[in-house]
Amino acid sequence: MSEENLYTFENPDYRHTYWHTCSHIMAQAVKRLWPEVMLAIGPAIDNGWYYDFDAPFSFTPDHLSQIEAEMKKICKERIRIERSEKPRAEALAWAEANHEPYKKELIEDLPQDETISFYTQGDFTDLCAGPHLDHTGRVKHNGFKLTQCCGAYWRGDSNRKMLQRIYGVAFPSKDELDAYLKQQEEALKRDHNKLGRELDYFTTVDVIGQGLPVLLPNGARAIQLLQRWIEDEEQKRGYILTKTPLMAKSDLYKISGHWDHYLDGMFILGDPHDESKECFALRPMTCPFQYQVYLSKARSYRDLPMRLGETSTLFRNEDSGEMHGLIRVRQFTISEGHLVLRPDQLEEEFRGCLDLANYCLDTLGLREDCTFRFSQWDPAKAGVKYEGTAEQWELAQATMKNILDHIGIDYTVGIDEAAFYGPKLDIQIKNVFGKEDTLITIQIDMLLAQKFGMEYTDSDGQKKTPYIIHRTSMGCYERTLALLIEKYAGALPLWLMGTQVKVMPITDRAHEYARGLVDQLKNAGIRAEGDYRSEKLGYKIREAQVQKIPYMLVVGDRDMENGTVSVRTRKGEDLGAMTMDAFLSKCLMEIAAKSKDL
RNA sequence: GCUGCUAUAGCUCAGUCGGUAGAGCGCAUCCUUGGUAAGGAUGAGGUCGCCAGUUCAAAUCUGGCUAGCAGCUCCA
Repeated sequence: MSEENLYTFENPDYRHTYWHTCSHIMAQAVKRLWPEVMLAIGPAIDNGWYYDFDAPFSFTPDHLSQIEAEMKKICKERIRIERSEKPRAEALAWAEANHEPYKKELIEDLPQDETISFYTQGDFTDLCAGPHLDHTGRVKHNGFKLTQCCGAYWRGDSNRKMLQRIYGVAFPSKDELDAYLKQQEEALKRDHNKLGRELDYFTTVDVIGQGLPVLLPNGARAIQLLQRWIEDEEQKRGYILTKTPLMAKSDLYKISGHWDHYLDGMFILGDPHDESKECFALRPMTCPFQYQVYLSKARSYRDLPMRLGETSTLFRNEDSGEMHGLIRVRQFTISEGHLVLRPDQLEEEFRGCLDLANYCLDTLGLREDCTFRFSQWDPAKAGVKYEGTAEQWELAQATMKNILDHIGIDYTVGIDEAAFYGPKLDIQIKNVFGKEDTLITIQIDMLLAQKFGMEYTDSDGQKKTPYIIHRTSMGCYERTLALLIEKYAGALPLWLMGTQVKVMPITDRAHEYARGLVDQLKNAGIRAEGDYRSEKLGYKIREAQVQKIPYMLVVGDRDMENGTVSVRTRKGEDLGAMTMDAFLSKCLMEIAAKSKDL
């Protein structure tokens, strides 16, 4: 960072400080307008800031406008911002005197020897570690916007009070703010939940229920193609195909531990508390089902690694507020797999899983949008959220860390993000709202094999317990489709499109010729349709364009005479007239290559 | 599950003070046969998400439910 960039948004620290000061200005504005509102916390975040308030009324867009207006005043007042420190007792007295119970709790939770700092700007003082800008005039009065308000639990704990959070964003100039807002607006146009419905990928129906999307022809086709592709790829990579039941008696889940950990999240058929009757549950995961394939015979060290793959539909009774388009649903299908291994095979097989995941991401064009998260347990929740001993966890995590370091990938560590049976490497991706989800996961499990009595006879004749890798290759089909729709703004790569080619006769005279072309395309395995309506060419083109149809074949008198098709792409390129053979081979080549160009 | 917002034609939306509904697009029919992003005319289509309540009268007000959206919490 050069000297002259120190106090610009180029510098992440400065940006952060700027936004943090914005949060104080916002809090000051709120306190001026409604002194009875109590303050919780107000940090800077990746793209702006928020502040949590406890107000006796609900904030509306009108309130936000009022707050913005007051903030502008505060900026123009150019109030000095000053840091001070108070001893613990005095700090608590301050919180008490100012009726700020949330601040009081924060102070109480600070270590006894911690310095307690405050920042004051005119009539407003806040408990805060800082740092801040030197005066409120540093914040451009027309460079910020309060973007939304919503509920948020105090301290992120769903058992505690829900406060009101106001989000804001700010830039050093109005132009930069406008550019940012414009960019946000553009991103939202890619929202798969809107676009996916408009472009007939999926829909939802009241009477079917929440989190149960109906895949329409375009969505169903894309998922079918992804599935065929992955199943074939896994076969090449030595996976054994399995097909296991979608439900089981409670007994199975009791062995695995899922019954104890996730009963509320399962769809139960029967009374789970009546021991005298059989009780079934739809499967929320594949693990214990696929293990039965391994258990169907005695296994030798020679059988390992055993790579089990299955296109697996799962059912999870998510809380009602959790569903989101195709990204978070109650029934979904994943490219599931379990690898049963000897310990000495762990690293190589883990690498193989990662290689397959990367291959999927590269092919789909999503790799550049993904980040890696090494999801670890939280020792404080041992025995509650996590099974196994500290030693087992340390070993599993050290092993995974070793492998990751050998591979040399960049990752962040997520504490308390592990599965109950082991650590994960999660491949994360953000949707258009900036919300991050797991697309692909690779997990090391040193616990479940033992629970299910899985073993193999080693070369020394001893019975041993294998390790297991749980993994997905391209993840959940619905979720991947959602991210593809967002990535490509609905214009999926040619090979995944429900309709790849639209043939458009210009006049009735060309209908027969067009039908012949459609047949020819279909016979070659291309998904083609003809548009025989008596509409003008421009109209047909517009409609195909809106539907993101990759290729439009325009045929009229000229083409009939010359035996050609006039090719237009959805990018708006006019490729001119060519023979059907030329178009066919071009198209087939692009499909076979899974080209992302169109 | 929590907070807030929302639900009117296939889609996007309008509907004032409570007096039983409108537009554009789409769809159908007809005219038009037009060479790369919307040709014209006519017509059909709605128990105003569902169930209660208030009222002489409810799309409109109240409550409950269902579904959708954003965020929080959760995510094997």
